[in-house]
Amino acid sequence: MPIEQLIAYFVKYIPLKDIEKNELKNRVIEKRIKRRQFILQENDVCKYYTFVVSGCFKMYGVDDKGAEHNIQFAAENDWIADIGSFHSGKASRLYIEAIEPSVILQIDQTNLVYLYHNHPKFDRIFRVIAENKFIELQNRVLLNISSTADERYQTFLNQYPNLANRLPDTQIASYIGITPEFLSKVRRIRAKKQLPLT
Amino acid sequence: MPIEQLIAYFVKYIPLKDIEKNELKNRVIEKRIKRRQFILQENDVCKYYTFVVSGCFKMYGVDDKGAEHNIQFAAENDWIADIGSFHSGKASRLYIEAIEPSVILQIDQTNLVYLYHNHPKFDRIFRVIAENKFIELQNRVLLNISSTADERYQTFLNQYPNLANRLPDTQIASYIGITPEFLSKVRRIRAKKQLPLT
DNA sequence: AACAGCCCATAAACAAGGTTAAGAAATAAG
DNA sequence: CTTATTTCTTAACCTTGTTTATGGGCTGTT
Repeated sequence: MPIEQLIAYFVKYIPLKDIEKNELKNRVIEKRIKRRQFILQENDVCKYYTFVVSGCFKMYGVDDKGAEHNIQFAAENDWIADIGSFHSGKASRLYIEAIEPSVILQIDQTNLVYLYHNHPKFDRIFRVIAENKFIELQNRVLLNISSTADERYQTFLNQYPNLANRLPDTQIASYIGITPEFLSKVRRIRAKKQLPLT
Repeated sequence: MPIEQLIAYFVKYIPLKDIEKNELKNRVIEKRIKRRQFILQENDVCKYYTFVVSGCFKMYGVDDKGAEHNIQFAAENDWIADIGSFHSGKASRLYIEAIEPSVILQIDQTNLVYLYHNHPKFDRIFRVIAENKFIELQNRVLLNISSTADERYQTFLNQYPNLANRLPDTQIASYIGITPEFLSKVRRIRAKKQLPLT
């Protein structure tokens, strides 16, 4: 059951009482999403916090030339949302698209605020989640400003081996901020160095 | 009074009761920091959340070649900490150094946890702070992976005009992930384009 | 079986950004 | 006020990454 998975996820942070579990159950909706289906498109408001039960999503922005730039992936037991749009109610500049057929749980503003006000434990849980995500992003920024494409690629492979297997290299290239062509070059150069031709 | 400034800051998020204000007062310590003084050094544990009352700090990592890479600046009414180290109790890989003579307020683990447990409102406030910082970082990541040094520099000037005036360009270069020499070139090229020689 | 649509690889020309070194201009410190 | 120390700039040369174009392989449809 998807909802059990979400509860198990929360309980890793803090134990929940039955009433809190029930409140959660009643305020979350389940959806099945096909590959390539969008759960957020540019100029729409991001109305949900989305918890990925199974499958995989990417969130990205599109530049003036039409190129996509992956800000985040989210697979099982991860959250995805344009939090800025979600809280401000303003139009998003981002897309969230399924890379695989997926099952998700979503909660909207009203219901999340209800949980915050009636069960402060959720303030705590989402504070910890936000802090952890912040730390992750901060490490990524440091990596972006201090290292080469090759280092960023290797770090991605080590840090998210699970994602690296499922994603085409072109998606990873977008995530680490280079073109797919250059990633191909990076891989070739590294292969040559370590296996200098038999 | 520094503490009044911190309270005013919190109240912008959510009103505080007198008891919450007093609890805060009793659990925060005030310090004066000289220019170039460190409040965190590599291999130390980050013991405090630091609120900047006046002055300015930078947080940065140092690479194998000894080059500094600025992850964050923090001026008046901003927070700075290596949250990862703060929560895990593990050694930090980062430095936090005063760029200007500063006045700060600090709260340690024990006291912050006390506030969280006895006054859940602080969970909420710090959740919102963490979410806002997350949004900011996410925009920065998108900028880093999708735009040129020139665009990143212009964005910095527009987004933080206050900081841009106080900081030497060399610090800004480090923040946007380029060398000071290249920033100088970027500025020159832009100047020529807009004033193509009198 | 055949077709379209990615995905991956390659290469050459080009642009963006880094390195080194050296001097000028601006700030901080004595 | 004067000396140190940063900071900013320039320029030549090198490395990293992009663009454009081409071709081959894999997957999913009909």
